[in-house]
Amino acid sequence: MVSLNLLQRGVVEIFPNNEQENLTNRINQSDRPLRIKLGIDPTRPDLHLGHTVALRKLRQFQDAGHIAVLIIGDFTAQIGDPTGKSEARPRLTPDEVAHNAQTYLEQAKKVLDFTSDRLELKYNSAWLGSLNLQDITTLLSSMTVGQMLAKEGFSERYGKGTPIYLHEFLYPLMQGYDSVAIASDIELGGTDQKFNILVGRDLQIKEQKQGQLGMLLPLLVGLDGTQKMSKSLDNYVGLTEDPLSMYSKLEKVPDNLINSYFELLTDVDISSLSSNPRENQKRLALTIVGQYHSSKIALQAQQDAEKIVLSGNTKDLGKIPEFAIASITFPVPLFYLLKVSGLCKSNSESLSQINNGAVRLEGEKIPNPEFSFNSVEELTGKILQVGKKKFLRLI
RNA sequence: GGGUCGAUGCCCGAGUGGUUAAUGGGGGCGGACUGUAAAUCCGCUGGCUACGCCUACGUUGGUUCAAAUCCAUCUCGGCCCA
Repeated sequence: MVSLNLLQRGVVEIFPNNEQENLTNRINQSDRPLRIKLGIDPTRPDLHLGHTVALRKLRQFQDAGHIAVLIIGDFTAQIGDPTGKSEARPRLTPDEVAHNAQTYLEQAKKVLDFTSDRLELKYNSAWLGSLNLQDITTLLSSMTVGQMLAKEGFSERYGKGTPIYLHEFLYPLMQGYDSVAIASDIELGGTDQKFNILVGRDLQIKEQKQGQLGMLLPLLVGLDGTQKMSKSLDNYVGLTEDPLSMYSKLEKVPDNLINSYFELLTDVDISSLSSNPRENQKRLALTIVGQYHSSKIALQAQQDAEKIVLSGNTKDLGKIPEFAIASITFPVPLFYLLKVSGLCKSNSESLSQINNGAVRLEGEKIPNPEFSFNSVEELTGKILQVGKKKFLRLI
């Protein structure tokens, strides 16, 4: 059985937290498993470690005997959560949403327990899609413009003169209505979700039900060390990434993030950490890659990463991404090869990387922008590399 | 609905008829250094199988030898009034 201690690991805030209402009471006074809500909007197809903070917490509740209610926000995704956004989000089509939802679930399986009966999967279009104008008016009348504008993000945008569209006001209410629809006892979310979760609690109470507790988790800071992890900022580690790139990213997380990564992304006892940051980075990378692949694969990734970076030796690597050069017509200029292989985004980028001395074949620097290859034999089996992080085996 | 201001490259932001992919900052990428990090220094940062060509300053059209810069139209937005 999971202890209350573990359930509180990494948690920033639980509200309310007073004599009458708090987590301990809620758990102890209930004669049934609690319903723990987590909503995810399938706005992008991939999950990253940032998403796993809440998912892992949800899993801990599952392991403690409670019921995870995972809400796929297929309806809300089409509105776009304005939280933390400096501008309105582009709206997604139903097809995109359906596709994203599918891949989300695949990935959520890596964290949540999908095999027990302690998981309920819900799509919020099931109830939100059938609200009529009257229902919506009732929802809207539960909040004032002042309350809405007090929400961070809105006030900021309003002050800065960036447009706020009316439908964005609907978002917190819809998320709140989800809580009513599934009768949640506790809702999990990032610290930026406080407002939305409170709306849910209010709506539940208005419906004469007990209001949910909110459990706020930190927003995982991304690899840049400052902004929250997100795909659009490209400071993320994706759940489906290959072991080597996962390892390479994690072994160099900024020093100031090491502890929080351990706390939020692993079960490692924080007091067992070394005083040497470099050691901790490696342990972190090893642990997390191990969680999502296997400890054996993680070790292999570690060895490969060390070979590449320390010795520049790209020989005898384990699995690294490959690129088939069969379809290329020779002679082929180096810059063109870099582009079609995906190592560089454009020919122009290729050229500047070559000029910068970033391009290597089998560890040999090629600084000549006009360099070209005459035959397949020159390339087959070799490793082409741009910078320290991007490399491909040519086959 | 009326008035007024505005729309520039990933972001912010100069530029107000004439070498030019377009000052500067941020971010990103790369190199050196290092702990594979941070800090620092240096370089790159529209696209194209490319010593040339193409596309770019919200849209469309116009004036001009010449426009991101002038005029008109439209679209979108901020603010004020109703």
